[in-house]
Amino acid sequence: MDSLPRTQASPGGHKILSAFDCARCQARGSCLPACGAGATGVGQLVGRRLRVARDAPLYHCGDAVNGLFYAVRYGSFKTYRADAGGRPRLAGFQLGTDMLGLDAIGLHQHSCTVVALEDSEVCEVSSDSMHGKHQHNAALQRLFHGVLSKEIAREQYLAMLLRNTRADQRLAAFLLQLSWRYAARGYSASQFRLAMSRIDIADLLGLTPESVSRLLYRFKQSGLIELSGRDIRLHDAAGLKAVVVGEGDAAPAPTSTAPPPRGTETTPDTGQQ
Amino acid sequence: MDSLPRTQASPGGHKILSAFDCARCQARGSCLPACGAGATGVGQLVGRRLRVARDAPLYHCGDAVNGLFYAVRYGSFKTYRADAGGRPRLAGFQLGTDMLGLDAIGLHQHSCTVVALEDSEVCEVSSDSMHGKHQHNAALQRLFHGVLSKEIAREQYLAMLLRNTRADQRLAAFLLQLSWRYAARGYSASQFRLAMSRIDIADLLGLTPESVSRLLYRFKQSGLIELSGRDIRLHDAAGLKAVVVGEGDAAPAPTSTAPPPRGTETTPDTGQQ
DNA sequence: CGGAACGTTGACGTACATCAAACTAGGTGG
DNA sequence: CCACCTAGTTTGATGTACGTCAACGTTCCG
Repeated sequence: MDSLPRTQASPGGHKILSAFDCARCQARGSCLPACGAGATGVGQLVGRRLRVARDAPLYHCGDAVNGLFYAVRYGSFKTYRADAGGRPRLAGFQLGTDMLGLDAIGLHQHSCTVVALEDSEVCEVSSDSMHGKHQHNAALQRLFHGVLSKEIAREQYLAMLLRNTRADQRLAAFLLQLSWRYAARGYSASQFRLAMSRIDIADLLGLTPESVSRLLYRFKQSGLIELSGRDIRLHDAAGLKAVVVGEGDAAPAPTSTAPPPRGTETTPDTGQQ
Repeated sequence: MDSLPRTQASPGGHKILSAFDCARCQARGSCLPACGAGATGVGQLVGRRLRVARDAPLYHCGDAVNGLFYAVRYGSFKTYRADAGGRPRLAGFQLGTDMLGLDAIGLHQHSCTVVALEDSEVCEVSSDSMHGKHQHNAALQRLFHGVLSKEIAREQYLAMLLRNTRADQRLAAFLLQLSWRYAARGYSASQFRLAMSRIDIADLLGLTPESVSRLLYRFKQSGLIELSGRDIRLHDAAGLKAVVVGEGDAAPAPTSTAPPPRGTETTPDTGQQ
């Protein structure tokens, strides 16, 4: 890849914490061992915890995989991936309980670079053990397959979002999805602080920071959101959803008589952007 | 979803063929049981084969899943999925040995609609049996996890492709990928017949049929391809790759002195569009 | 043979990128 | 604590890739 922010200490330069039992983790309800850590024995899956400093990479594109993937314990990450021209582009954000490295399970080296957006911690999980010593745990297998499958659906959703949609639709969808994801983790759905820069958002959505800035301003003018810096408050989730669907405030003009709104429901919380 | 081509006989209206042993399938080398059907016991996985007529759906968005997914035995399919506005959009093409329904393994109902592009046949695989009676087959588990993981990587690649790229980059990447996929299946990499319409291509790439038509014409003028109707021949794969990377014939003008081409390699055959 | 999809070609408009410049905030060193 | 500096953010002016609309040609199938 071209010029990734290979800033801090290379892979392995994280603070390594002792082994850990998922049964005692506060995120156990919404993480991999969702169906009950004790019963499934997921607790034994987690090898180590790694602490990753802000802007430091968890792993790099090209690094060896070693049969591991990761669950975000707290903090947040961004994932870079080479685009058609070989230049690195943002491929997604990962919040607490999201998984990292699922796309590399069959491979020998990572195909993307993961960088912490803030001081964060991840749990190391052995994918080898999933078809190794844990292969007889049917509940765990089912759970794991579900996690992989959901990841596929997530990526499909993102690919969907990035196609024919206008810029305002993308941004509105992004904000709503963030809101859902925070809500699913027990935080406020209507008020949060963006962990990522406008540049990162623009990169993810296939836009320029200038466009993002202008669109946020327009949303603010329309009364859909309120924001100062990276603190954001969603005032009118329904209005944002209308933007996503394609109605909404297409023109900066006020509420014109819109054609009959379409009935179909918007996409479900298919997570991780 | 809105108005999918619910044309022919509803789900279940396919011709059902008898059970089948993968060991005797000619595609066994490149399908799920790639590591040797006998050894892994994949042969027992496949329940039935279904024959699906051209334009007929294999399953619909909303249909019950029943713990099954599918491997394309011959023919080809297209996958529709609801976009942000609830309207159906093309999400991908599947050729022989590709998998269908992997994204629904954890779910109770399908989130996309699959339609045959031509008379085709699929093999039914039980995902339940993967964490059921086959859970002790470590080689098979590993293989299955690899398939799921690769699917994630594929979707990530597609999402990547559809973002900041220009229309010509997308189309060139699409053609090259088709070429790779045909080659991987033992067909000619440089000459094939498109199973899908321009409309379908446009829909997949987030373009209009008009744009696709104009771009194909431009590629033809540049000597990159040769085409009549749906028959296409790739003359200059390197030239197409240059287009993908961002150099190539940006202007319809002939070979102008281009700035030094970038060194990085293009994306690997990460398959299924 | 007729009709309906599909495909091509042209003229035109617009959403968003690009370029450029000013403003703001966070971090660092004096 | 303030000066400074860089990275991030905002705002404006301008250009262009690609969508839209419209008309015509072509293929395919009943």
